[in-house]
Amino acid sequence: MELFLQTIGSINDETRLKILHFIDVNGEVCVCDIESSFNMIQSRISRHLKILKDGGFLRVDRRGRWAYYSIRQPLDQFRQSILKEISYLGMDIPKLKKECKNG
Amino acid sequence: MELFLQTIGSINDETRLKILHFIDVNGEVCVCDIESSFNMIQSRISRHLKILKDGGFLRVDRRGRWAYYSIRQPLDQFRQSILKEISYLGMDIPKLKKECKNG
DNA sequence: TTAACATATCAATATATCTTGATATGTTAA
DNA sequence: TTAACATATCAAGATATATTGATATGTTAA
Repeated sequence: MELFLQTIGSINDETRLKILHFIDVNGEVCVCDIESSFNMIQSRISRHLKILKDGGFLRVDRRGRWAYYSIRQPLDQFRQSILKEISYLGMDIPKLKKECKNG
Repeated sequence: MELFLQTIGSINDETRLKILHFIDVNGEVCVCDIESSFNMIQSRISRHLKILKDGGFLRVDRRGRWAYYSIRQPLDQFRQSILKEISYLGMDIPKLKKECKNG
């Protein structure tokens, strides 16, 4: 039950729903891409990404000084059904901006 | 998105998960049955039932002085997949007690 | 090694949610 | 109509979660 509540809790927030859908749509992105696309401070983004990762939705791949987040593969049926439901919401998400200083 | 968050929020609580699964297992029950089975005060049960109903999982049928709660039928695919996932958790739920004063 | 950058975590405050006891509403039986 | 019961809602305090700015950690390039 602990893990279930962690999974549910991770998508019980508007900001995280948008970030999750953003990654679902755009594929692998680094933290600073999300930061500039969403125009939110880094610590806020980083915290939400950690919660989504702990909720089982995201995986992280560190390459050099960047951390790249993407939808975890393979994804179990339950989380897949959640992603599908989220995609039906037609949420407004920002366009992907690639503005990392050394990107 | 509002409705999605309401749905998710309604299952983001251990007490509600147990009540929902309890109703899923036992079928239609009245509030006082849940009250005595869970040994929780009435206002707490009533509040959680309202949240689960507003989350789209339960329906209520008032007959006389009793309110009977059951799983909403028909239930959409997404909520069905949630109920299924909850059933996999193997949660400990109390035995159904029927102790309403005039039951 | 040092400077610059990307990311994570901490501590404080703000905000939302849960629990409880009290009270209100509505139904039934006498 | 009154008493007893079932249920819903309110207000207050307790608990959990979100946001922010500051700081820490780790990588790369010079």
